Amino acid sequence: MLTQIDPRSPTPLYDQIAARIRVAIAAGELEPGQPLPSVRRLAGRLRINPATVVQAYRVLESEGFVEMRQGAGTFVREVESQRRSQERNAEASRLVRAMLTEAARLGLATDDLVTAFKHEVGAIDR
Amino acid sequence: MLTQIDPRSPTPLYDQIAARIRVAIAAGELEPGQPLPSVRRLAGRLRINPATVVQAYRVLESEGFVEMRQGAGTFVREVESQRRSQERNAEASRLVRAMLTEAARLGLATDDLVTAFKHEVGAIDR
Amino acid sequence: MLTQIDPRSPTPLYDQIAARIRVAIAAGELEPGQPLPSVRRLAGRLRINPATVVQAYRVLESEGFVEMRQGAGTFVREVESQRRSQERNAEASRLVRAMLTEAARLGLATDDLVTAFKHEVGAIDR
Amino acid sequence: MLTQIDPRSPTPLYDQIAARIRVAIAAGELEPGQPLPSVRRLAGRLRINPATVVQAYRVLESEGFVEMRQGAGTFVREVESQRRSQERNAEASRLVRAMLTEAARLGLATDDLVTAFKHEVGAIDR
DNA sequence: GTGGTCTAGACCACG
DNA sequence: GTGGTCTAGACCACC
Repeated sequence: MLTQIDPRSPTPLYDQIAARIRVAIAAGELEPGQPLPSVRRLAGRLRINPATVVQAYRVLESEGFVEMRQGAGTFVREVESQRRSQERNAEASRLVRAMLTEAARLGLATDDLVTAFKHEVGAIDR
Repeated sequence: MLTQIDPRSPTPLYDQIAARIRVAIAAGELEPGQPLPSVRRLAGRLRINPATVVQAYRVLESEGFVEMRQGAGTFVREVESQRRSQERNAEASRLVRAMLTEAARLGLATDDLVTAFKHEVGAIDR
Repeated sequence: MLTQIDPRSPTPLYDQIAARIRVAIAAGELEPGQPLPSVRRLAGRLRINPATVVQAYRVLESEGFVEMRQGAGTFVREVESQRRSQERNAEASRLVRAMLTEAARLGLATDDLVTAFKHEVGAIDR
Repeated sequence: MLTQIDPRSPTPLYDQIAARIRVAIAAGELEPGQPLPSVRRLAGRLRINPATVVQAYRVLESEGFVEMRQGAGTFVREVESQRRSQERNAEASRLVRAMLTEAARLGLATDDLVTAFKHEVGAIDR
């Protein structure tokens, strides 16, 4: 956990870190009150600049996922109750539609996406 | 064809252009030997700077998709059919992965996406 | 090192820069992980436009020799030792072929070159 | 003969053609009075623009190697007696020295050049 | 007409 | 500070 980042990816390092932690919290992998690795420790493990980790943690803090306490560390906050499922579906649909539009612009067939989707979801999730 | 780019997208213009052409070649829409629009012409059509088109074409050339000839123009190169389908899959996967990342950022579960995907694709395609 | 370019040469500036660095990497002069001079710094030193250095670095990146990281710098990538020697040979062959072409243009026989080569190399090296 | 040109080479097409013919004449492959292929014929064979062949022939004409006669064709001219061997050697040495300088600038060892030279001359000439 | 190169200078995101 | 992108405009060589 928290050991895979790709410096060559177009997604910023701090974004990759934040995304990973966000998901971990959402999935209950990290529970409220639990401490995140210290900035220096995580930076050392990932062999990146500590400032980058700080940036990631700050993003998570501004989103309400974690709380940074001076001298103590960074801790997972109590997350608001899940968005209502209707809302979640709407959000998911928005994302899918955006992808379909982009694919159409590129001239990709829907079948190509279906294949890729199955492949990626299979590889990432179950 | 080749007329839709989005200047507000985080994807660089030259990348959008290159991606579109890559797919067109992979799909056989553009056949070997066929000329691409001239740098100035495409730049004019897209209302962007010629240098940006050059950058897109150069990327495609370094990837072996096209060949730029002094004073003659830019032409589609022979690409193995195997690589063509690979390229389509790669492009589709890129899109899906981008969506999954964004979803993770929003804290959406993969299941939400699967549901939305089925729903949207069902509405569009089958 | 990295300070000699000839603006009057028919070889583009970015190509001269890229070639020099390619050889340096192939020769092990520049080791994996080592940072290249920053774009602005090298541009300043060579008294050329930063964009030209960027172009050189981009070529090297697309060839897999270096890695450019946002906000961090440009770094030498791990290159298989086999490829390193290949690269040296390729670069040397390029030079020799250029000379042979020029010689043919002048109507010189290969024997004239062989003689001259032995003479000059003898004087310089062994 | 006269069937090998490389559109991707940095050397212009007309230069490749002219160089090839120059050598052929110098080597006595093409003798004085002998006709060159017609512009259209050669252009067809090489699958290039006739204007490019014309340009090549014109270069050769301005150098005194051939003579273009309206409606008749292009013919090999009587070539001046060979430059004195001393002069030839000087010219060859100049080329070799230029190459060595360039190689030094790139950081290539003389041995690399020796190897490449043997390889290229072997492949091209004997 | 075509692409190839280079400059000058702007603005942005990242570490 | 770093690289990334884009513009505007110049000049050149080639077809």
